[in-house]
Amino acid sequence: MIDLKILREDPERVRLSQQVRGESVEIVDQLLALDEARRTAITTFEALRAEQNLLSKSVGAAKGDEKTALLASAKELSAKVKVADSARAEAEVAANAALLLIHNLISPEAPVGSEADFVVLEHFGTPRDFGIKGLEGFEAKDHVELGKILKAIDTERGAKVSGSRSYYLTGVGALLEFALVNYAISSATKAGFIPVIPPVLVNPPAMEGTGFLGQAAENVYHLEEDDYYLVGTSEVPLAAYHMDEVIEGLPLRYAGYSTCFRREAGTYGKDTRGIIRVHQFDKVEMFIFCEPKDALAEHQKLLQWEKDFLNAMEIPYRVIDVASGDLGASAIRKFDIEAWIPTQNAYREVTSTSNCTEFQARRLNIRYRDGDTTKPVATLNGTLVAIPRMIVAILENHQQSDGSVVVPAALRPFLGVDRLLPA
RNA sequence: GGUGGCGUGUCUGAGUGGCCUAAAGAGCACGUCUCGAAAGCGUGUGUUGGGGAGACUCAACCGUGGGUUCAAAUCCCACCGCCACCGCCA
Repeated sequence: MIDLKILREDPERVRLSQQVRGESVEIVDQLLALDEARRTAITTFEALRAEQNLLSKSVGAAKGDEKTALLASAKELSAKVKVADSARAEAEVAANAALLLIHNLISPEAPVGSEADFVVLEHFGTPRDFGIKGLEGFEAKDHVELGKILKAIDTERGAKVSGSRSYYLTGVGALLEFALVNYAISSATKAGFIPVIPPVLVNPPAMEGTGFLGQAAENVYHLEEDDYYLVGTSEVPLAAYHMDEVIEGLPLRYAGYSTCFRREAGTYGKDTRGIIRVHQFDKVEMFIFCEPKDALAEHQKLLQWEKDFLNAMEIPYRVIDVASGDLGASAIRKFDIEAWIPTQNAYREVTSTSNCTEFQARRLNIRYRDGDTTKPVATLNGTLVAIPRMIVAILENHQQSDGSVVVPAALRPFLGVDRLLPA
């Protein structure tokens, strides 16, 4: 949630942010009115309550007729307090509900527009020249085909057992996951991250606090019988880790390894082949709690760690600055890294890093000590490696004409081989 | 899954309807003493929200949510969590 003080003092800034995001602008003025009503209701209630507290005390001290008289007026006052209290509660619920609808105040540096209006910040590496007439002299196979040749990916049996968008990683496919995870965790640990294996089954407060129920609710698996959610990213349990705490020792950097579950509602027909878009995958996610003044710098660091990973995998990629309409509720700015996928002749998102400033921390009530007060921390997240898409990128970019795949040097110590051979 | 016990501030822990403005101790901070420190002594010591330029003031918070009452940490109900034992189990 945003800072109510900013809303009161500079509502125009909030309206503008909502507008470039393509979100409701009217809600801003509704919230202003609801906030005013809320404060009035609080004042009314508290005045009555203070009166009641005094009166109650005198009832305790009084005796006889005096007590009877006091009791009568106390009873009357009690009824008034009850009414004022429920009016206050209603006003607070309404104001809070409206407050939760407003998205984080966008960075003025984020490009304005919808999904297609991203800005390319930089390119790294050069895509190989596949095709008979190209430098490589052979047509690139896609990861599904390579996965079959290597006996690394089995989407057919995945579909048999778990439906569409499911898969088995087998043999070198499974080993590749372990190697990627081990490489990711070991480099994150060297960079000062605390490795974490979080729960992937979380309760409603954790889910709501992270802002996933409003924005992306349709993509979240909900276990109705137990009222638990399956997380779509370990960002959720990592953010909620310090829920309702005043934390010390900032910045705190965590690298969470977990399975991620996504319903992928509304993506019919998109990426139906292969393992680019799946319901379940494993991911190493970086998550940072820091003082708000350090958030910008931490965001750049996250981006750098993500680039380091892609560089180590020797995969061509570009960095994009995601446009205002495609940011998600919590982020003020977001950078995606898109890896080159030869058979799609396109760059595809493999990692993403967001600066959420204090937005999530306010909802989750995570603070730090600043002098003699407490203030909400800033939170940031970034993908270190999302396994299936990284496997796709590695297989397709490092394939050879015989269907074998050269293993990037950084991964060799973790995989034990230089090359994946047809099985 | 069953039975029993427990949930109070940074911690330990008292408090079974009004004297709770939550005792006491520990911790922490500051002061005093000291060459310096410890011990001792003194003072202070939560969070959130409303009002106020501010000193300040008012309200809420004793696991969570309801209820009873003029008045609830205290009584009632539900839920959650923790501990112990039994059963089952990777």
